[in-house]
Amino acid sequence: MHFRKTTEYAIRVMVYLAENSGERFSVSFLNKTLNIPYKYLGRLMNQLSQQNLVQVTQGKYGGYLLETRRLPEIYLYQIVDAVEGLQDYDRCILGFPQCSDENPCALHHLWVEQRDAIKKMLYSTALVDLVKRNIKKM
Amino acid sequence: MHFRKTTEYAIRVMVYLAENSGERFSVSFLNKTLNIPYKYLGRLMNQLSQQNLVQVTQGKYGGYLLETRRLPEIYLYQIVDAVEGLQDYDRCILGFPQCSDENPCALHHLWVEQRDAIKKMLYSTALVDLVKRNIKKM
DNA sequence: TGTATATTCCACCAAAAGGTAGGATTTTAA
DNA sequence: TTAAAATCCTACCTTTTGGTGGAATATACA
Repeated sequence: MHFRKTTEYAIRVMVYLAENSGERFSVSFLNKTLNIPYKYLGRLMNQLSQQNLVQVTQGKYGGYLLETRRLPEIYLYQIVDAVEGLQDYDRCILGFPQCSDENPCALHHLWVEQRDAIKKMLYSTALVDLVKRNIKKM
Repeated sequence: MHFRKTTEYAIRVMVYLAENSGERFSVSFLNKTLNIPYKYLGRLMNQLSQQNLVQVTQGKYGGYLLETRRLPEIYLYQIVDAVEGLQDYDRCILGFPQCSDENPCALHHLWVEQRDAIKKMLYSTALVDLVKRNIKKM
């Protein structure tokens, strides 16, 4: 049971940008700070900006930026969706296509409970919630 | 967020054997019944028998068998452990090695809650629980 | 207008996971 | 003792995911 490495990277970057919202960062800075392979990260950031999750500017002194006003709009599920998709959250744990509440597999009820809890977390947590919590702590 | 396909196969087979405990099945029968690639399944069954999760007999009329008396002893976590390991259930969602209750990442509390719920399910559900539930339904 | 520092694009490479092939070995029973 | 039916073993192939290399393009500003 795990997220893809790429998803992990994406969340890592987004949380960092959220914690430092309004500031612009180059890929090479993020690569050093967050320990994500340079070239791979470049591609990932491009993906995120195309999904409109971050704002990019090209050229010298360019880089990626997350505007503070967007923090309440961006939910975790959007980040997951942008990189690995959300299919898994509606799938039978045993892979039976006909599995459903009416026609459940042996694990259905147990599994749906877990799956839906995660789903709920992803759909109800925005970046602003993560950052707030952090500030409270300081 | 997903289990590996192989883990899915493993649980599928084990649940089937649990529902038909005491009966012996050849790989080619299981392959047809459960829709898992023949050769791949053969290797997987071998793995499961070496982990002592099923009992095997070789030669003609041989095959794999799950003894009924073992149903209360075999927990889901053992199946997961046999194929993909249990590392993921102690890992930081952002991949920070220093992340812990004392030194939490921005997502730590939210994530640990989910992770531990799944863990608890895997560690508290034995095959007998799944089969019982099924019988009740009939 | 040229140079430095960015992103972007395209093609390729590497590792891991999933899957296949073929033959050796084991066992049963006629 | 031999044929059939099963697992076991080893090596290889394919697909997906993660990662690199290099050149093209964009931008700021001296």
